[in-house]
Amino acid sequence: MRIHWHRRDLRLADNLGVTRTEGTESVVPLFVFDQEVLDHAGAPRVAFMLDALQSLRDAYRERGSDLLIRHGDPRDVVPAVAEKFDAEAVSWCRDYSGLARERDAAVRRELDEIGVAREAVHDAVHHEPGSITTNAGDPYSVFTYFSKKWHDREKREPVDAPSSDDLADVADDEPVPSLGDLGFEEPDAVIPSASTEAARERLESFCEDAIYRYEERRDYPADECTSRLSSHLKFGTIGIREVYDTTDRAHADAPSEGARESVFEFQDQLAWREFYTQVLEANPQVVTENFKEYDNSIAWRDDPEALQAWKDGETGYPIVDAGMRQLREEAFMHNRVRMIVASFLTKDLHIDWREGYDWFREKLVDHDTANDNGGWQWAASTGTDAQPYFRIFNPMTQGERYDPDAEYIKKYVPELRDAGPEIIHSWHEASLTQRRSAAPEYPDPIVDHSERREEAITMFEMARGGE
DNA sequence: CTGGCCTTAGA
DNA sequence: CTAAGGCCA
Repeated sequence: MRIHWHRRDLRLADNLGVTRTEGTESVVPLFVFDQEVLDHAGAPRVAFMLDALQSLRDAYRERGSDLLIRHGDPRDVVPAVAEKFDAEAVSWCRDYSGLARERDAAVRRELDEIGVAREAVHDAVHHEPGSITTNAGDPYSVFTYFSKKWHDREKREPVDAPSSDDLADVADDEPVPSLGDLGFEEPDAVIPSASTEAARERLESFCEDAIYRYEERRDYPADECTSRLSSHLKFGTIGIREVYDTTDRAHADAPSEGARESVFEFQDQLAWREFYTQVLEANPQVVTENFKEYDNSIAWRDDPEALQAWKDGETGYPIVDAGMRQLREEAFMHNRVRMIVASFLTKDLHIDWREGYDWFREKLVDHDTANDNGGWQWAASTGTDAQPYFRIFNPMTQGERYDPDAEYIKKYVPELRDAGPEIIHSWHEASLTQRRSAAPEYPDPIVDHSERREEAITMFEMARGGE
């Protein structure tokens, strides 16, 4: 009898923690609601997780078993469940973020004390942190070189879901709690389905078609040709081996060399995910500290009004506002737009990236410490492989380039629906009269980009030790 | 030790 | 044209 403690691996198929190739012990699956984790979570993300949990429980029940649901501190609950079932071992899939590592180490100590074997299984990434290093043996802090080695490495094949023979005949009457039970209000955003079936449908349909346009069109938010698998990868409702394997088959079936390259480009995004996982594992302090050290501290502004306008999507920069409103409405934002709004917060509003990271953590279903922190620090020029501080996104140019017909902007900013793309993409230099006649309800720009850009460069030159 | 390459661009 | 810095050969 082995307890498998589910955390961010809410699936049965392609789960290296649940399915073991050796041994015939039966598995008792467990999930623990940990208040410390819930304290750091937002309602959209918890709503998705609860749906994933219900699906996971259904899958176990279909196989004549059940998912045990408990509430409390895992360092008490996990050993208690192990003792109750007289388990020989407890397994879980490794989570590489700092908070999880501290928690898991504490659980490990408790289990050692009562003499229960435990195994932390490498499952969430293809290549575990520390396994891809520079030729000098150090963790990479530049993506390009990491990526080359990541692609060259052999990838493991997916494993099957366990059969009912592998699962313990248990039943549990503790229900999956509601959002309200956990102290959250119902989110305004519509939350997508979190089942493994839903993840597979997304993956399959993405790999039939959009993946072949991915390289060319992924930066155009109106196209919606990204995979939208991020939330499923965050909660492990689909396995990373299954994702890679399916893209590899799309690679084999690609109709042209360009289509093959496009599949490779998508796989490169999977490599980014593993790059940031190993950055966080090697540098757990980046959650709160700049990765890149400047001589002096960066003089971020304390500007609550500007921060609120950014959160509300009321900055008067159309592409920024569209992104921030998509975040509220869908608990999701297109990746290109994430970079634009992050650049705007840090380089135009001069607000600390941590404020933006906190807002994303609260609002995004797919929030992942490693990826979000990596992305924010990249945009803020404080991270690994960071955007140089003097290379600052121009929000108008970005909008014009990646949303030329303002299709994405109009979808999320109804005040601009009757305005033409020309005035939308030159909103910052249009006259007051032009703005009022084109879109009377849409705000004027809250800052002057070219002014703020110069000030941002000065702010970073000071931080670098300039006069 | 050092030159060259490469960055999810902008002015 | 600008221009920082990790990594490699």
